[in-house]
Amino acid sequence: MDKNKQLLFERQAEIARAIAHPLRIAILDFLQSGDQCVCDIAEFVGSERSNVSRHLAVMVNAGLLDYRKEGLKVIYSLKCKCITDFFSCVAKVVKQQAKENEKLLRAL
Amino acid sequence: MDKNKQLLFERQAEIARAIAHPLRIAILDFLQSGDQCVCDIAEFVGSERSNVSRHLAVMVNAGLLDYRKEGLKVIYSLKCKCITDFFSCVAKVVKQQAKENEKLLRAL
DNA sequence: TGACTATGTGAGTATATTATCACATAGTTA
DNA sequence: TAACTATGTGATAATATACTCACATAGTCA
Repeated sequence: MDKNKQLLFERQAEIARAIAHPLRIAILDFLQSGDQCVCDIAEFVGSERSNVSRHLAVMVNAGLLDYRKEGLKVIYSLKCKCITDFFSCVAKVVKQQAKENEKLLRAL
Repeated sequence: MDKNKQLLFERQAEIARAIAHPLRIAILDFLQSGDQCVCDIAEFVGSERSNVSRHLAVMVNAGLLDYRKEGLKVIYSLKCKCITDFFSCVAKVVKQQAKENEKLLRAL
């Protein structure tokens, strides 16, 4: 396999990994409605601030989020609106499976 | 946070996790060009068959792949073409970062 | 039937990820 | 300056993931 492609795959995996956590997905979902500080994010997702802070760092490192300081607060924002593409893809998979499960249930 | 939403986020994370590995991304990329047996996939990605077999199982469980038996071989296929949506999202993030790095390099 | 091929799986080890607690830092405000 | 607030980070333990090897299974074909 192509060396360059391999590098690209690793980078893509890094981004996917940064998305692949329920809490982080909740955060991404929340941020689609507007920029937010750690405090509000933590309250929204119902987890410790220190934990949320770490999850935010993961997404910043992966290039998914931006942040800016405003006084005491640190405001996080989506760096790329294309995150919705990802969710639409995942939504399709989820829907497809829901249909299959429905069929299964009916067959019982 | 809504209990139903939380369930959805967990399901979404499961799907993202199933994508989030360089080898699995290589496999998804390969399968976009057509269905393939484990043997050929393993050769393409350059990894042990047993390992590839496990990675395939992960993606089948997440609902990303389908498989069918043909004689001795097991043929895997993409279950949802929408996987391209995901890659287009990731591509945008990667491009954006590449641009930023370029700027940084120029600034040196 | 017996040798062969493609695939899957158990066990073990190595590594990565996550959550939590305590504490450090930096900006704010009285 | 001192108390306060929002955030980030080190250390730890619990858990999940990945890879390898050996072996099991199932279909094929002479």
